[in-house]
Amino acid sequence: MTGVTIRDVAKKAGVSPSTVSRVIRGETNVHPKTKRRVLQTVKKMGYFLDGSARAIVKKQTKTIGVSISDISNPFYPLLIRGIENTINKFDYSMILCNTDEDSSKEERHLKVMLEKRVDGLIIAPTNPQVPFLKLFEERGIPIVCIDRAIENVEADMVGVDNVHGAFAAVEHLIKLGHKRIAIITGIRGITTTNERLRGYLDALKRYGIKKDEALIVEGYSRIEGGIKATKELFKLKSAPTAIFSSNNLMTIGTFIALKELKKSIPKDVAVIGFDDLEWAETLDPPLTAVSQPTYTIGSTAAQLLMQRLLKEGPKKKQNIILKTSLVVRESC
Amino acid sequence: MTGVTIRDVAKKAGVSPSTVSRVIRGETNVHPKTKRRVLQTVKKMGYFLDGSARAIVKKQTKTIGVSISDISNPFYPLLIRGIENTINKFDYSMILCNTDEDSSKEERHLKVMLEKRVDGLIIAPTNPQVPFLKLFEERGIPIVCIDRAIENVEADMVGVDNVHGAFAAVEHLIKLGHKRIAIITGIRGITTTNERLRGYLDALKRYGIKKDEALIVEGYSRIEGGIKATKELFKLKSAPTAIFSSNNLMTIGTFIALKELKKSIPKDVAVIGFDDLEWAETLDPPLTAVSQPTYTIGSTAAQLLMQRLLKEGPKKKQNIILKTSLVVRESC
DNA sequence: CTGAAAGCGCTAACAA
DNA sequence: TTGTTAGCGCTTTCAG
Repeated sequence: MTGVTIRDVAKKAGVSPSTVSRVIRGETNVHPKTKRRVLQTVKKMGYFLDGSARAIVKKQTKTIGVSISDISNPFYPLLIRGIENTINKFDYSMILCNTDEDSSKEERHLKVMLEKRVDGLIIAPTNPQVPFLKLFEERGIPIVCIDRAIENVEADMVGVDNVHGAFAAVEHLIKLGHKRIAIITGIRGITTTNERLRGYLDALKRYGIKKDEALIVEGYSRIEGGIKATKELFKLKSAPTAIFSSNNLMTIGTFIALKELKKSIPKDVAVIGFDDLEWAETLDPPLTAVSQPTYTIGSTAAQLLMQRLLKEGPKKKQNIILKTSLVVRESC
Repeated sequence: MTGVTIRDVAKKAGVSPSTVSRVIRGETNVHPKTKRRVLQTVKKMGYFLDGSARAIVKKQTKTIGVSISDISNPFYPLLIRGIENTINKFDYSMILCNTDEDSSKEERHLKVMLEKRVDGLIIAPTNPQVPFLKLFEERGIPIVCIDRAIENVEADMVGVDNVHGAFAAVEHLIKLGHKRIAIITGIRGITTTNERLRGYLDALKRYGIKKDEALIVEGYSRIEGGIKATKELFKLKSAPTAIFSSNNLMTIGTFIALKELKKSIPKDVAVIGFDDLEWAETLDPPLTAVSQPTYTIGSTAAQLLMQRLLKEGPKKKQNIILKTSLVVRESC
């Protein structure tokens, strides 16, 4: 607790606090000589700006909040890097929170962020209705949604075309000759879950395949869920010949379960995943998947947010939908 | 920008600012009736505490800094969760920064954290000498190192026994009959790299195997590096029969390279990795690896830090070394 | 149990 | 180019 203040520096350097402040903020109208002296004193005394004090008068913290479901879902790390690399250019940092898809946890985190006076928020909302976000809007704190959309609140949004991506995945399976295609869905109620399910359904309909409720199982967006769901599918009298796993973690679960069940991929059953994995080609067999530009989602969201903070953005809220791509490897 | 202050609430509720402050902080010596009235007004006016203002007088931000090399390294996500889950219990949040093993980037981040007045720091230092950390020490901001140690600064440390873990890995290989064992090392200069290399060397010596410099290659702790290093090894006149990959990302690289090279694991070459992967059993073949308790590293570090912040910790700096475990699957 | 007053460390007019 | 002054929104004595 050295606690050197701007006043201490001022006294030592024989100038006024405001002059020290000017030097620190890099204002130009300070005599070079004075400036040098102040800078020396700053260094000598080990002075460090107090961000809280500055924040209180500038009404700006140079901090944004980032709320996601779970950093240990492999979907997020690169997205976070996309955010970080972008905001760093603007001298911003981020407070990171995980919600675990629990909306009460989410609300607690958002409350803290509000109190810490984040300048902006990037959020993957737990559900389309997050009443608390109203408070951000009221205070003019810009919000950018990632991955999922939100209702009733003005917010930019960056995501991918889930319906189309899922459609492409299932279409791929169908063209390979599959008719009994199962889907393992994520947590109910989340936008992405719904959209991917829709894409699945659309593809079936488009190719005249009747939907079978028994082939639609919930995997809760987790490895365990993927394992359980896959095992369930193979308890059916008429098991599927192909599985569309609609997220990352569940795909890993599916692979694990299939190995346990001694089912060979793709001979016994084809598997296609939503979300590519960095190590997808080292899987057994290499995974065919719908790939999302995760880094770009993050960087785009951050850019949008920074534009808002600099009041440079377009007036209208943006809705940016990035493209997915089908990466064909050997699991189908 | 609603900007409702404690004074606004006070006026509306017909009390003094200090009373409002008392209610907000949950002080008990406030008349229940007054308390209720204030609480109502707070809610009605949409008042929200200003954390910066509080921080400035309490000299406490309830925020810690977390500096790691790269969140997209699969080693970190669970570790971060360990930290978060722990600090959340104490109403703390974290500012997360990635250094990419670049010490100048690290210093910039640390400077910002100092300015944002983090109460504590958890860091995986880029190298054993981070002069900037001296400034944290001077200000009495507790530091906990994870994964790697630091010199010249008082700091707690939580890590694993890298020497022993590496020794066990190589020993496993030797007992399987291997004599030409290669190691792919991480970035030079980092503690973990050195320690794992030492474990490798120790094991060779212990079992009377002469070390061959050609079998020690650098993989720079990245997937690309692992690929390159593996390919180099197979350009040798006398290629290794086993590879010890000393980190996560490089192991993935090794798998990729071996597949390209059409080498079969473990028939043509055995592979053992340092760092387990959540999806290790879905690899082709399932990976044998030295597993680290990543979540526990994070939670332990956070607990230690919280103890320091609550001034409850032991006086002496702690050095907690957790155990690794060998998970035998099918790649050896 | 409550209020008045001072002050945390900074910036932003306004004067000089 | 520099200094003086008045806050920013909160907490904390100290009285009452």
